[in-house]
Amino acid sequence: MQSAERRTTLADVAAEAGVSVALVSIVMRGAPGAGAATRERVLEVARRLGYQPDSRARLLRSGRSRLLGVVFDVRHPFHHDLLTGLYDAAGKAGYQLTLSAVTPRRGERTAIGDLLQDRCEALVLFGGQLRASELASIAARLPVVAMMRAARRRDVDVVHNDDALGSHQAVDHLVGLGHRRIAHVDGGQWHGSAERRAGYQEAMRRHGLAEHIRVVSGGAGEEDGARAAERLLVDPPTAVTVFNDLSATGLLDVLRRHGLSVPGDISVVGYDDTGLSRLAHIDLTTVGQDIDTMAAGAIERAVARIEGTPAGPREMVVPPRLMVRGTTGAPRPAAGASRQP
Amino acid sequence: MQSAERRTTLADVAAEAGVSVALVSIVMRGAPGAGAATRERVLEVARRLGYQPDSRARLLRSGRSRLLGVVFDVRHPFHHDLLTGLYDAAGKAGYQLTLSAVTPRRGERTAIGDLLQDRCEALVLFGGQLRASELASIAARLPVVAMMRAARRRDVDVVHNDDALGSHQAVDHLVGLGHRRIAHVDGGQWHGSAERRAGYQEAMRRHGLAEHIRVVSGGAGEEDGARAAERLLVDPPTAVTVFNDLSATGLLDVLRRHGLSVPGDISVVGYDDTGLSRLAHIDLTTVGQDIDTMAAGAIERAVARIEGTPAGPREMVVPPRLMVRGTTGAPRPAAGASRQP
DNA sequence: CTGAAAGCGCTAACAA
DNA sequence: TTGTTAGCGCTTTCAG
Repeated sequence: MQSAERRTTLADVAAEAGVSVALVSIVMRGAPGAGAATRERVLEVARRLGYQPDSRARLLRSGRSRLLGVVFDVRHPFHHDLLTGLYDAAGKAGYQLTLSAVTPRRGERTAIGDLLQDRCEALVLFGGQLRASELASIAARLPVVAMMRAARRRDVDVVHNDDALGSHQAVDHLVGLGHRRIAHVDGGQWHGSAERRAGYQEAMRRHGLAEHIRVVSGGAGEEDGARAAERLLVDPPTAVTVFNDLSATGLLDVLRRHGLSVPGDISVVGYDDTGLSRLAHIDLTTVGQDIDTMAAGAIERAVARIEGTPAGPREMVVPPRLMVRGTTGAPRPAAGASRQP
Repeated sequence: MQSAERRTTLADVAAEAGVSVALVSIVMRGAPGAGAATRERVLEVARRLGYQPDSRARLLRSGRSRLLGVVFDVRHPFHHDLLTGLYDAAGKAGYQLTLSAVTPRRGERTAIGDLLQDRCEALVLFGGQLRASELASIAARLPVVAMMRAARRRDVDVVHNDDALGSHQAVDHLVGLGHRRIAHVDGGQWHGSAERRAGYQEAMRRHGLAEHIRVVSGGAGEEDGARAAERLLVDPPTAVTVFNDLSATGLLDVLRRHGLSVPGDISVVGYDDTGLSRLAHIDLTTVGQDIDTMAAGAIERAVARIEGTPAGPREMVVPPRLMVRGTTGAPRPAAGASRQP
């Protein structure tokens, strides 16, 4: 199989079928304007010759690419689920996706550069660390939708989870179970951390538990949760809400190693509903982001900008949903204490 | 920002810089044949106008795309690591990657179809369920490299882990620790399961432990490992090698719930060295696949086929490497025996 | 060193 | 219903 074999083109099919290339083009893309018999014959020839349309030539000519560029990070557990939803939504809207990955050795800038060269009509960015000014200069050239990113700018659409609401749900659940001394392990500098922390504090105040507010600094990793647990152990609360699932598993581990039972002695709530939280022996109660809605929202925003239709609000906030599993339960009746609200 | 703003093209840059498009083309791709001064000026203008080359037009004209299509599955934990290595290797070989994802609602055929339209020069397929005949018909049109797939065919290059060797490493490690009664939980119908099982059996025989061979049927999921553990508990061996990490965690969980200590009472070895196995509270000894070597190998095979260079062997088998962590240790001296540690 | 001209494979007007 | 004619933005001879 030498590469000498030129690929079959429209012209080849046209010649073989004895018609013009224009007609074959019409038939190939199912456009109206071709006789049933001819159509049939052309299709047959195309199949026989193994004709494959050349998307580049096609897009080049038709001016538009109907391509949506997506930048995702191979390391992020979330991004893959998001891709699933994005493909669905894009397909429905009549757009195609082209993917560009960020890896430990391939930066966001490179990933975006590739997409720009592919003449995408809009960009969907997951997470990412780009400076606001860079984002702005890209957004000046084509619509950009940022998902799960802090960018609260006027030149970029933002689709993200309602982090504050998620924390509310977690706290409400714990309070409903009877907890009062509820701590929070935050996510440090990570996107969403500030919102989740604030949400926790607000919910605590709303329940009249301001005096029990206790924030321990953490991070996004397992070790961050473990470290936070050590600090919590000095005076354990009856429940903890944690920035994310991974950190929560680190915390769980340390808690158990120190002989605390979960949820007997202490309840734990994670965030994100990752596969990890669903593992039987972790079985973590967690706040799940509505990934499909977020994906659909992102595509809808992108398409709206491309087609210049509505230009609705720049920000789309999607409500999360609490997934109650095995790490939360009623607190043990406090020894000796009898404060009943 | 209306879409009326046409993108800047080579011609725009040429006009602005007062030179011909051909010259700009030369400068833009760093080809020889332009004066230093002109080059400088053209580059400056291009930057000022925000010129971005159009990869489609470029590739269309130059005949070749230098594009490698990659089909991966968003659900597979492995595939993302593989992508990292693939980007590196492809870049070094002067090729670009275009990604096409398989999702729960987007099949492999669709994913491949997109890539074919993009005029990739070769395909790299991760896993996948395509029938051999389909694979063959695709391979008839362009070089195909299959990774981690059973395809042992003459029309497709195959790059995969040496599963048998991995099992050998696991068993050797355990025997070295003093284990004799070593069981194996297999992966059912999954790719690699048969090889890993056979490798286990062979290694056991090699160590003169044929009488202790014990295979329990399992699968790739956590619940498969859990189920296997239940069966193993009837008469626990001192060590188990498991098809993959996920299954191993399910097994670990059940073992511990039944009061067995790991590695005190029983040692466990997983397979794949996924992120899961590295979590502090799982800390699973496991057989790691050499992902970077596999990725580099896949690209090297693909490029060789494209450029018609060597046409070496169709199959590339990469040795794995045992990652010793906390779930393996010396067996407890058998009751009645008198070996004191 | 630079420019003019000829397409790559396809689509979109228009004409027949 | 079908064919003709222009290009899309770029690279690539080939002259100057």
